[in-house]
Amino acid sequence: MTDQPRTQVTIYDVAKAAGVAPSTVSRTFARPGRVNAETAARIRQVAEDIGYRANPVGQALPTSQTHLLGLMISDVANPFYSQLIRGAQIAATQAGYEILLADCRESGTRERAALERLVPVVEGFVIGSSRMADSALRTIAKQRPMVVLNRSLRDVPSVITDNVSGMHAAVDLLRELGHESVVYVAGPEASWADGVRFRALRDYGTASGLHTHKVGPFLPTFEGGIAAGRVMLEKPPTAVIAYNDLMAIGVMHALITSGLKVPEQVSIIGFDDILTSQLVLPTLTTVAAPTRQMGMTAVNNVLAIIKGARHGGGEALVMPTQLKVRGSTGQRRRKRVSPALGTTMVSGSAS
Amino acid sequence: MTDQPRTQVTIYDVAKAAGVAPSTVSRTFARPGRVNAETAARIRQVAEDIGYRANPVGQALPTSQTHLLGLMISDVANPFYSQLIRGAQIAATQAGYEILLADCRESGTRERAALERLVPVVEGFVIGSSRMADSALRTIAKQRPMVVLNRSLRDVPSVITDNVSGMHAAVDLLRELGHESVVYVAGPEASWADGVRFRALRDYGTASGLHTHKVGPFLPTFEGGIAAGRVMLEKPPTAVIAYNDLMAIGVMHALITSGLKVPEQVSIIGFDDILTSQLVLPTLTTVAAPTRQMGMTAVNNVLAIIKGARHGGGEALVMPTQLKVRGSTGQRRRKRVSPALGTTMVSGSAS
DNA sequence: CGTTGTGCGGCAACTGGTTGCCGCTGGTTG
DNA sequence: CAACCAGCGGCAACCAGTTGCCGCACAACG
Repeated sequence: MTDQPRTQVTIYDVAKAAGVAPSTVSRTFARPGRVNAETAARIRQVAEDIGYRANPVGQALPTSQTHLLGLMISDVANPFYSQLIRGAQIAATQAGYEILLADCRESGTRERAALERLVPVVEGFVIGSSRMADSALRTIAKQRPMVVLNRSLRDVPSVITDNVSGMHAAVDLLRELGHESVVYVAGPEASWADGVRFRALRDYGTASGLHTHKVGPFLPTFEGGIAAGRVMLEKPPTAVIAYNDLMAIGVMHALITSGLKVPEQVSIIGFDDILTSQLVLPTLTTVAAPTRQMGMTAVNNVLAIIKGARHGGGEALVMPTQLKVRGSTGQRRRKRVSPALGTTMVSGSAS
Repeated sequence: MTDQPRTQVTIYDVAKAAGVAPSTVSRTFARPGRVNAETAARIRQVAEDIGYRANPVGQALPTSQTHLLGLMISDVANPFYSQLIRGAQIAATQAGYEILLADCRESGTRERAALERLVPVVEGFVIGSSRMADSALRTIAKQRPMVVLNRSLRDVPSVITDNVSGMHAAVDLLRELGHESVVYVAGPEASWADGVRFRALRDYGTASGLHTHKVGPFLPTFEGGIAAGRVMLEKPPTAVIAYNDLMAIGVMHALITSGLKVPEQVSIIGFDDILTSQLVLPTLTTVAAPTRQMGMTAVNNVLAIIKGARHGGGEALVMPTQLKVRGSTGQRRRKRVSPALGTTMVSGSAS
């Protein structure tokens, strides 16, 4: 019911009302302890009474602390990023920062433009994924603190998942289930993670007696998976590991609609553990990454660097992965259908 | 290889280098035409040479144009918002604005806190979904231009989907397929859309000879759908319409794992057309909302209001819906399996 | 009693732009 | 030839804070 204070309440208004200088008001909020406790209390009271709220823009100009962080994502629609965004969001809010989301829609050009635009506004960057070349990315990193996810970039701190262990667990599972060969469905060649995953599979597979074969590259999407699945139909494999869940689901889709049974005839494993993996039938076995944790960790690290921490010379922070065994993997060549929820596709034999 | 300009290049540097006053430099960029074409060209050249980049914070202080827009979402992990975020992002970027993403994680308290924090920073808000009471939301709307999605709020412009037509199309489809009754799986009671959808179903269903029945409310999630599906198992319906896709998929999951066949025995329809709906098998028939379009429209409307457009007195902008017929709906009681991709579950008869 | 130290508030400059107003210049008009 | 006007550049105030430095007042110390 009070009439709207059409013009903003500033520290000058507070100063006048409290009978002190503006600088004292400023220090009351920005330099706790610098102002006499009694004076400070009085100023706070007056500030509250007349409805003072600090203007972040005014603060940002002299201090260049905008309390804004840029988060670069190559595709918001990709469910992989959901938890990452949320994690970043949570960590940022806790520290009094806000997230400026940029989606480059898989375009390096757009990404570069967005980063350039954001540089003067944000205090730091979290690069969820990047379509830019290392050198270009490093140029930005020179201008603002930056943490990169799932990519290894010299002199730039990064947070990555333990793809190797994850792949080992996947190989172990397939071996336990009696599989002797596996097809790897490759994602984008430019992807750093794709290379790591494939090499881990090939090396450990060979050592474990699992024959590996690679198809691709394909787009890291559902459609890419469908395409890969079609390619495989000529000579259906008994086990498939895909670059990510979306592709794994695409492969599964293609194989099932062609009459193959998952997991009875083909076992499928993905990477990431996106939400959708639990929604499809059969549910997808996958190497889960702690994406929310990663988002939080990345933000906390940028913030630490902003606050002046010497970052550990570009060493990557490795986050553990976890194999989630679900319905899309099964014993090779056996009639018995066993594992978890959702494997049963209820074929005619049931009735 | 140039040494890093440790300190920012300002209009004062440009002015000095070009031999003009800072105000002239400022006008060169901010008031095209106000400065003599030749002078302007020279200044631009000098600016480029010494690497001048306008500092948005400096611009924001006197003009209070931060070029930032707040986007409030109740859950980033919900795929429904993916396209909305992207649409908002695209429209914002085109207009030279950036999106500040806030995820309140389904909490009205967090939402309020986030909005309060953002008010002084952003020029306007797009409320993707809100857990706040109308009055609280209106308080914020008084302070900044705001557009609300999928909610009707007096005196606040909104963008909503044409739920009624969508529901009519769904009912028509079920009637064509020979269905005589349908169960509606309700979402949160607080949801404005839920009420609209159910009433549209009941009214038009009755008129079309489709018997309707309601279960719920349930959580608007996959888990909520599973719960609803379990409830239905006692007396399985022949057709189900769920509040949203996530729930529809949950219902489908529950029914299929209990041995029911979709769409042979039960037809299922969702709302929203999230990405996942195309990934599950059978693929989900759903009432699609143009979520990306809505995101763009909402942003463009806020921008229009910011630019001084009289907004049309709180009239809602209604976006068309479209029924996407996929694999989860089928003829009632017939053996033949017909429609789109993914309906074929390939029972034994095929071989 | 004089000196030194400390706590604390104020002055004024600074952050990087924007803009109202003034005045100079050169051309047009009566 | 005087008067007027349009074009255009500069001065200085302003946006909302922060902060280095100064000086005052009072206490402690030699």
